[in-house]
Formats: sequence, C-alpha cells, structure tokens
Amino acid sequence: MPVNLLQEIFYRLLANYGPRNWWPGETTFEICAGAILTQNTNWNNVEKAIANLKKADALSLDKIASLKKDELAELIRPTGYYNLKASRLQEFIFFLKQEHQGSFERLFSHPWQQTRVELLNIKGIGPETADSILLYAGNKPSFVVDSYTRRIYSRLGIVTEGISYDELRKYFMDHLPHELYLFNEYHALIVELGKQVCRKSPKCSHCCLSALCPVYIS
DNA sequence: GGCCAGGACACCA
DNA sequence: TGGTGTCATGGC
Repeated sequence: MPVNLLQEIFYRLLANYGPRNWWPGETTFEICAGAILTQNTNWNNVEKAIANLKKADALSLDKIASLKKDELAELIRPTGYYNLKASRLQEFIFFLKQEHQGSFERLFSHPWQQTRVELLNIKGIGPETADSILLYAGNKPSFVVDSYTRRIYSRLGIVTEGISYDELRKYFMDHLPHELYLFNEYHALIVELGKQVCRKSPKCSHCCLSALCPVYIS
C-alpha cells in the first residue's frame, strides 16, 4: 500500500504516542461543550469548568439553556473568556433546539457538509470548533486543523506559515483517505506533539524542530 | 511576572 | 481579504 508523507507522519506519531482515544467526554453534548470551552484555552481549565457544570448538575441542554448568563459564566469561569463562552454555549443550544428539536441525531442526519455550514452560521462557532463537533461528536470525516497543525507542518516545510485554516484543512483532506479513525487520531496526535515538543521551543525554526521532533522526516 | 493555551469575531483600511 | 484588538483564567 503506498503511503504518502502525511500518512507516514501519522504512523510515526501513532507509534510514538499511541492511540489518544479522543474526544474526552461522556456524552455528545459534553463533547460539543468541550469544543466550545477549549477555544484558545488549556484543556486543564476546560476540565475544571466541566467539573463545575457536573457538580451543579448543569451539563444538559435544558439546564444550560435555563441558566442566567452570569450564572453559567461563573460555572465556566476557569476556561477564561467566560462571558463570551457562556453566550456561545447558549447560542449553540438555541440553534439545536430551534433547528433540530434539540436532537443531535437530527443534527447529524444530513450530509455532514451541510451540517458544517449550519454550524458555521452559529455565532461563536468557527471552523475549528465546527470541525471538532463534526468529527468527535458527530463521527463525520471532517479533518480538524489548529494552531499546532499550522506551526508543526509549516516548520516541517510542508505548508507555508501563513496558510489559511481552509487551505490547511484542504491539504490534509486532499492527501489523506477520508477515514474516521485516521482523522480522529491524527488531530489528537498533532495536539499531543504540539504540547510536548513545540512549546519547549516556541521560537524554533525548521532545523530546531527537526532536532526535537521525533517524527521529522528529512 | 511573562508567556502561552486544542479560537472567534468586530472593526478597519 | 488581511491585519489588529478584544475577550480572561490558570499552569509553568
């Protein structure tokens, strides 16, 4: 079976870190909430917020929808941007109730490309959050890219640093088989690599990464 | 005490 | 269309 560069990197990451078994979350809604809460935020802080929601018995569509915005904001305070994210969570739930009777099954019952457009029309749901919801909550083969992906693959010389989200995502979608397991693990592995390697050398260039990165291919 | 984290959006030229 | 400011807590 021919293997291209992106697949080769995937296999090396998988061998190095093992399956990540994403997304951390017990329910579809918890995954969606996590996708919103983790925007530009460390996952440890998201875990604190989710724990707060669970402790308050508030991790449900109806409960969050019924909370006052400042009450919700207080529960998710550890994630930062708590006022914004409180609005975004409630916007998402409003959309789900309004357009799909509050049913994730209905939300994901259409062609996922159509669902992606719907999600992107929700205020506060950008491309990465939409793709995370599709992939990890909806089990749809929509590849997720993030700042780690751009940083790592531009330093490897595979893409340019200024590449847009859509261009970067298209590059992966064009060069990988559209397999759910592959997309699921690949993004999770990139995040793991991003956390463990690049953060130690945030200014590192291509050569620096090549020395540090265990998956570098010359 | 500064930097960074699994972004998105409003605003402006 | 692209660049910049804003939103904000917590770990290292």
